[in-house]
Amino acid sequence: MNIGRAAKISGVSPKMIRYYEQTGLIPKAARQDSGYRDYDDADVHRLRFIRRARDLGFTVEQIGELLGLWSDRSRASADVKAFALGHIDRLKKKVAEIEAMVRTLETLADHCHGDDRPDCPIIEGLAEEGGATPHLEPRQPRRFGRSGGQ
Amino acid sequence: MNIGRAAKISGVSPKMIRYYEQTGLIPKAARQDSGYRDYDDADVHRLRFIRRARDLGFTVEQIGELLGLWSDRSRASADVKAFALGHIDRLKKKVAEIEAMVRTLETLADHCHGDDRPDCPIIEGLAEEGGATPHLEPRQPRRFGRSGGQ
DNA sequence: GATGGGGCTTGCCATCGTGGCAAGGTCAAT
DNA sequence: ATTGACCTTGCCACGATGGCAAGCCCCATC
Repeated sequence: MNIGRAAKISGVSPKMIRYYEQTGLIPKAARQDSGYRDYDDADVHRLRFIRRARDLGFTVEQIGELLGLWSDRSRASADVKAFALGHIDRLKKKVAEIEAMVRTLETLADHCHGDDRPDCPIIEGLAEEGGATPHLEPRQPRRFGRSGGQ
Repeated sequence: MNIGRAAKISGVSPKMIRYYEQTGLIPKAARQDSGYRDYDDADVHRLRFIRRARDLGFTVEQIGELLGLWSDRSRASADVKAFALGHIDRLKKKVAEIEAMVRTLETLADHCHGDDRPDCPIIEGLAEEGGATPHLEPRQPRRFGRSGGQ
């Protein structure tokens, strides 16, 4: 089967299929007489695996490890679970980071009257001389630990 | 003041300062006789503004707009607020996406016994023939709006 | 059989924000 | 004067993806 067909039914674009091949994530595809790449159901199956892993936020490198775990009939389910749990942790950390941004922005926005006058605590919050960002109270007196950017 | 000093007190690396100059986010720096870039307090102030905006997840392009809003003495605070609110929306959307991934992964992980045997619902969830990913029940029968992952 | 259109091939460029390295000039202290 | 830290420019890299171009292949329709 052609790459376009494999792409359509796996949900991975032809461009990405070639990229995955090039970077060694998947083995070099078989070739038809024409030189076209040739895929069978097993290839498509693997591509769909990759697609779903991408949708869950795994990097291509991590997917390489997942593919290893997938094909390793002797590995323990605990190994897979540990890998998944680690990824969940990373995702949650990212969520926490973004939520901290949201809280800061909401605090700033709450203090901005949003009318046609120019003075604006949002811009001032970004421009001010002080430390991290806001020394304004959050909308609810809920305290949050702005620990450290990077 | 040299770029290194400006970098240290603004929190923006020399590399990034040059990049911002190159892409037009900030004007071309003045030069000392030596050819070294020369920064004054106003430049550093602007850099710190940029740094804080980056920390809040704005893209460089958006920061360009923010700088415009900052220096535009006649714009309405409502304009700034609308901009901030739009950004908050984008951030929240991203949070929702990641949280959907986390939920899926947690569901999968909950069904994995995590012992030394090889069979593992996590890998199977990625590998299976079916649709999006899990047709397993989430840990608690808490319903969540799986709106759009793509 | 020829022609056209769509799919395939490779290769290169761009994104976005950041880091690294290299070859050379500058500055300040010893 | 030498040394070491800093600065300059320019290029390459990442990660994952998209786009474009030149050229070949395949199939259907005339």
